[in-house]
Amino acid sequence: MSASKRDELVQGALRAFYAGGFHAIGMDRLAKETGVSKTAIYKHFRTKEELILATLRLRDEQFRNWLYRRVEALADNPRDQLLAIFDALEEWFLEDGFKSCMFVKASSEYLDRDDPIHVISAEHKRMLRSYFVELARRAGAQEPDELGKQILVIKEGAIVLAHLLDPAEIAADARATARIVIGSQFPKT
Amino acid sequence: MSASKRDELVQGALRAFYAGGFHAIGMDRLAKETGVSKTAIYKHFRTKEELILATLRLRDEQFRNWLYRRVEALADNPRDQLLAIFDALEEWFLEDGFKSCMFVKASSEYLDRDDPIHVISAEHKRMLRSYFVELARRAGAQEPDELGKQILVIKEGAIVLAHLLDPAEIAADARATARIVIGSQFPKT
DNA sequence: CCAAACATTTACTGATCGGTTCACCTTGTG
DNA sequence: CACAAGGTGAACCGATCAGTAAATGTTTGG
Repeated sequence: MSASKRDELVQGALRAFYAGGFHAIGMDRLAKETGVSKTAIYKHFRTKEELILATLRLRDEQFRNWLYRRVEALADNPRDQLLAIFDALEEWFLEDGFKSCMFVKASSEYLDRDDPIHVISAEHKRMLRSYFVELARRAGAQEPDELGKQILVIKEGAIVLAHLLDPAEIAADARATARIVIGSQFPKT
Repeated sequence: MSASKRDELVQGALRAFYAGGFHAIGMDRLAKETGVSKTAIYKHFRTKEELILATLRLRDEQFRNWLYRRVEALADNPRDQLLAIFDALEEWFLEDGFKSCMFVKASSEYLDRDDPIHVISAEHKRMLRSYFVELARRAGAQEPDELGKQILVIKEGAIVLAHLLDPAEIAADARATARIVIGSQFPKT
């Protein structure tokens, strides 16, 4: 299988798993939907779990890249960028086919804390947290560590709720929450 | 099947689904773990989905009852109770066998917005939101609707993250976030 | 032009899926 | 005692699960 064919497979698997769930999508259906034969799939991935891990790695890269770029495009200074996170999220929530966070779903199906799928999901969240903390630091927040962690909590709540309730309303709620905690880090002296 | 036997079944199914996931737990295993024969299960529930819905209804009642009582025990006025939500959550996070929110997991496996399982999960979140809004109103918040919705966002983020990262740390982050948004509703005149 | 190398389809494995059927066993009640 | 009611375990259904093997192209190199 060529490298590009492998990419197609992982990308197709990502789409299928995201839309349908990990247990719910079998390998036969995956082969049919991606156009890659089951034999070929097992040439590159020894187990379904390995394929899932590859899709999660791709998703991590995709999502963080998208978020970083989108935030940079929406605001030009760190403090506004902290708030712009939630404008970017709203765009995502309103996209066709939005179905919550891939990593929340993964850790919902693979519940054990030392399951590799769970571990990689936790790592994704830690990387986002580092990014938020760094933004808070560059913005000159009084306690960048605290602010970054608070932004992460708000962001995760927003994603989960956007999947269950009204996405636009939840995005507004999250943005309002973020605005308050960001404001609290910059006392009007 | 006696009514108590039925309760045992639903309670046992709740435990099994919570610990293992909905797709991952089959009906044979469920029969073995609950001590109720498959035949008897299908006497009371026509499909697995109906059993899942029954467990979710039980979980909704259990969880909200627990939260309401715990919050009342931890604080004696509405404003402190809003913050006490997060003390109660921390207790839950630190329990053995904590594995995130049953409804988040349910909606992670049954992704369609009009799937009955998804619908009942959304309803659970709406009821919690009503409770938070009512607490905010009784506390005399300037905008109880906004505050209640913000508390919900923080609470959902906390639960999801507590399952992935350090539960005690996440509880502290959520509590700090809540303290700020609550404080913003009571200007020091 | 032929053969080695690779990819694809098809068929298969044993296990498990949700759900049904059946023969049996234990109750409490008349 | 007889007889339902309510339960059991086990066998069974067709479908699907993750994963494998073999046969059949299709490409490539000498």
